[in-house]
Amino acid sequence: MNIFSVFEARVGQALGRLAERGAVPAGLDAGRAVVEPPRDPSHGDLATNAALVLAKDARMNPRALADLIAGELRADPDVASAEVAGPGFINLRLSPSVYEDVVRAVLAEGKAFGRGERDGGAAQGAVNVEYVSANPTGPMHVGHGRGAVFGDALANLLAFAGYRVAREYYINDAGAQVDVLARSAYLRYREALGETVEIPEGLYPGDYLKPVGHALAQEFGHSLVEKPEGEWLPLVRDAAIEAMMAMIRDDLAALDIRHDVFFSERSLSQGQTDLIRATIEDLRARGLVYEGRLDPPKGQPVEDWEDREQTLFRATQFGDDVDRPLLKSDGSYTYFAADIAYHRSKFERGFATMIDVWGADHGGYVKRMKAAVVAVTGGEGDLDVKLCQLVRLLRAGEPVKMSKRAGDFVTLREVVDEVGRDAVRFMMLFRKNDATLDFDLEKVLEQSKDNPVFYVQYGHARCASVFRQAGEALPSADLSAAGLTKADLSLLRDEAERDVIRLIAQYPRVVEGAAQAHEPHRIAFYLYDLAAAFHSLWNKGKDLPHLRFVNQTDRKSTEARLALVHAIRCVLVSGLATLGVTAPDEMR
RNA sequence: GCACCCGUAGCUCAGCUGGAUAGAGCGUUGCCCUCCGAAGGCAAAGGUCACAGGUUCGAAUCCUGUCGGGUGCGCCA
Repeated sequence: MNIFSVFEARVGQALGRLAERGAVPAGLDAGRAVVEPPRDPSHGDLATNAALVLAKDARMNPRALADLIAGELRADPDVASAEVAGPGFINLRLSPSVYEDVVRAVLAEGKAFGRGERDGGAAQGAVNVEYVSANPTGPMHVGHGRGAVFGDALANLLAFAGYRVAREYYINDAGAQVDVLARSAYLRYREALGETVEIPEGLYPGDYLKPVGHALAQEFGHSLVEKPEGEWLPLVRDAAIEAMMAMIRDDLAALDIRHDVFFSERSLSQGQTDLIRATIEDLRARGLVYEGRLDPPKGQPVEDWEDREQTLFRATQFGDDVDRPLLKSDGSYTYFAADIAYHRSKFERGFATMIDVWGADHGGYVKRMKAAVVAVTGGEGDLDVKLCQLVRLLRAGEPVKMSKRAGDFVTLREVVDEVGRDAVRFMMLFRKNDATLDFDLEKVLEQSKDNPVFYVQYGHARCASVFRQAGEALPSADLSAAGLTKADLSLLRDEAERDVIRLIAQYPRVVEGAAQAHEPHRIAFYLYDLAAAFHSLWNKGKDLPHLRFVNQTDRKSTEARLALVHAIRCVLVSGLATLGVTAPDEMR
């Protein structure tokens, strides 16, 4: 139940009736009007800008139109009052039964309250969310973690909002970097055989390759030592990539992140059909690929710039700044060429809507990728790229010092092990993706109001605590959702109680908006607000005994309040589940 | 030089895709509680939404320019 959608529909009906009577022109597009909570709660429960938005089309004064619509709405039994304010807003006050209906709807729907329903789904097409896609050359670091949590929560959110979602990881297992990985692993292999090795500049020095070296020694003995690089490299590379991906999967599992598809870059140009070549030829046939020259970049001079003719994609035709090369000077494909084929594959697998989650350092890549998606899907596909900004690790306000030694950085795993999954996930989402994030290892463990993770989880624990006490105080009562449905909810009359119900009623709309905007952080902020309202209500009961949730002398209002607490709990559980954060019953 | 992101209270940040008197936490100040229903509660002060133009009934939000911060800039991924 979404009261905003409900009343948007009623505004539309009101306009329809007015049009029938000839009071307003027929055919006004009521879909443009929005029903939302008023900025100032004293204005009422709901506000609509219908008259402001439609005045021009109706060729009417906004206030006059608002008066007409308000008149219609007053006839609605759910509307206690409808008043025109300001330039032409209509403020609605709802009759108390609507609040009761909201609470009852949550009791009936439980965790499903707020779930989106999209017209059967089939025609909708599915959404592909590609996230993490960290190179398989080492463990994940904290920056990767932000993209990973963001993508995972976004996928959860879209699924909850009613989209069909696929979670995908693009493995960059082609190109020079995995050869570098292979050479690094090969040295560790020789080290495992007893040699003393020095990892030269340019290779990966991290200790995490030592186990790979040992495994290779186990498997191959000394047999690779005598062979030329051309023979051992593919073997070592495949083993190393597999080991790195196992490690990355493990890091992700520690955050409860799982993907549906791991898509290998190498697979694009392997096997019978070379999808990259096919994509390039397809584009060439449509005049979007040509042989030409590029100007050197204007900024820092490129030392070894070689002016040569190369194979270029006409990205400028789709809004990019320059055309982009598809082949390197050695004739192999560029990363971009592979990425075009990859996104084409997504489209052909049925995903018209694609979301890529990248690190902010890839910002310069967005335009060309969007251009490519338009080109390769004939304008049918839509790509949204979400860039996650940097994470600054702090400890008690001081930046965590990163060692200068190459290969030694703070891994995601270290952070998760230190502060736990919930803190990492919540804090990564308690900020817009395009704002840099300060992550304080001490603050996220604080058990106080200043720590949003604690504050929200504590909200849930407090709900559970109320029910524990109620169970003791009223052993014979039926405190299940079904039992509480029978409570007399008209007893929830206090403004503080209404405030909470109003917030609960907003949840479905928040989910809808957050999903549409691809902004999971809105859920985190919403939960913070809801927890704050609940804590505030709890505190009121401290001073005013008649507002206490459990009151042995007043069983009826106790039941009504427990119904409310149950509803709060359902929404907290639902929102936290979307973020991938647990909802504990107690904070110990 | 160019592109993209950011600029909102002393600090850290929200602001629901253009709505009404711009919000929250921290910090500051002043009261209250020192209780047990679980880690305090209430209130106040604090703003030229970087700046200058423009679009319209209406702009923190959209457009242009300027300033300041960040990221990146053939054949790396």
